[in-house]
Amino acid sequence: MHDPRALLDPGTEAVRRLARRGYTLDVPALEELLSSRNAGIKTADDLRAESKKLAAEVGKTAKAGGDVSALKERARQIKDEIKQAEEGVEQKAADLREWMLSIPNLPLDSLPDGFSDEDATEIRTWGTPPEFDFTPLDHVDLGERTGILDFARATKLSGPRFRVAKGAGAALERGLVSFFLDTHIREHGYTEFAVPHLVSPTALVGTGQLPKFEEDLFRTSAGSRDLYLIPTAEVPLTNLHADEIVEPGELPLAYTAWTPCFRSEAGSYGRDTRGLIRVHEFEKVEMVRICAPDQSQNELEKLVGHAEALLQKLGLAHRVILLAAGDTGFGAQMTYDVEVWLPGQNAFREISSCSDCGQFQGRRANIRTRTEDGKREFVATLNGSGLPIGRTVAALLENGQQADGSIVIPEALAKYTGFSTIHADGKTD
RNA sequence: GGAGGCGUCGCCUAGUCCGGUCUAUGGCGCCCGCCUGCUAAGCGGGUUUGGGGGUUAUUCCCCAUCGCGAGUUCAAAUCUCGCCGCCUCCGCCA
Repeated sequence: MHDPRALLDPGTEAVRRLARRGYTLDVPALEELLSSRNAGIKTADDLRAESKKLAAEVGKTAKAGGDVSALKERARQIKDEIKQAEEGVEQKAADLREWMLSIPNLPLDSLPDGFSDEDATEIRTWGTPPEFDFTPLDHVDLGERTGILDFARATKLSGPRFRVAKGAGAALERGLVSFFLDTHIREHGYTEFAVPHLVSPTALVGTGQLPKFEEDLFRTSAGSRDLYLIPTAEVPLTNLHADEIVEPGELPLAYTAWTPCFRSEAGSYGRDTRGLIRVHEFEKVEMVRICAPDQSQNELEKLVGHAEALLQKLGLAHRVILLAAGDTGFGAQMTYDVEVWLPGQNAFREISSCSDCGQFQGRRANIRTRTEDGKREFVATLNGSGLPIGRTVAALLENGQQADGSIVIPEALAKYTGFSTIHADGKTD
């Protein structure tokens, strides 16, 4: 969310910057709304001041035995006027808030122009895609042939876009979770959390999924409660400090959590319908960093480095791209995507998205810290996948496949799975 | 789900029965100053948060805020109703 005054400050260049992501800011309308709201506040405040004076006068006069009926009559009139003024202010304040909540974050000027992933800038690549002297299969064929993935039965249970993993497939998922968490905790300095997977609408407003993107979420209701399944652990992790002031000495905070993620995938009919790439429910280890606003760019570099480190330990070729201004997510001011090489698709595919949200979420969730001179300011927040389990399984299967139908598991992970080869029949050793 | 208790400006706390003198008491902590070889103690002052207005050098004025919301009243921390959270006990449950 933005501070309306900051948006109207010419120095912010909000109109130009929002235009880069296709958002047109109506400055005159915003000026009008803000100033009429403020005028309403002044009117109501002044009336209340008068009302308080009258009440005190009534008390005094009554004590002295005077006649208070005229004073009371005037006080009742003011009360009506206050009510009227307040109703106007409330309406305008609600309109203003709704508007502010719907405006995306300002992209940084360092981002490339454009609106699609084709406009992204490639930052660096790591590793070499494996060469095969046979036609590599994709992870769906590999998983079904070895019997470690079962999409047909997942559909029987829950419909399309779910997965069942069996035997080595399930063990692979569990091993990856431990491997990712251990690396972040022991080598990257993160604190592990276990968090609720159902959260309140308020939490989702805090991180920006609501009110605009409700159709992407799974909503639950039980009794009078209204809870949503989390689309990412970013939501509970970031909101841990909602309505708090985090002392500067505690920053930066580095949090990680392993959770399921639930996404309705509305509007993606026909895209990645096969396999693990786009499903309604997947496991993910998420990283969240919270820092002073002037540190967010440094922190973003660390964050993306932590995601890359996992792929490097697994020996998976990947590249880092800087998303174009118009392709960057609603809450982010800058996003690096890490893309892993998928031989089955003969392409790099997104496996991690690392975003610097600046103070955008901090303001929405009311997470603050203090400046050197003790003033309160909103923190900056960052989040990145580190990493999603399903997409990593897909990458491991496709990159590790051998001519004999077996799959070789990287050494770093074998310590966690207890096997280093999945044979064509699904057995391991 | 049922019964009871509690919720006050960082922490603790007075005030709530009986509405106006609450501009919310006191202590602790913290900040500034005085005193002082130094430190402590002592003394004096300050210390909720959010918003609006005027000035823009500072500063000043106003409004809201006693868990949240509604109501009664000229006037609510105080009375009424609803809700939320926490604690204790009971029921149910993995």
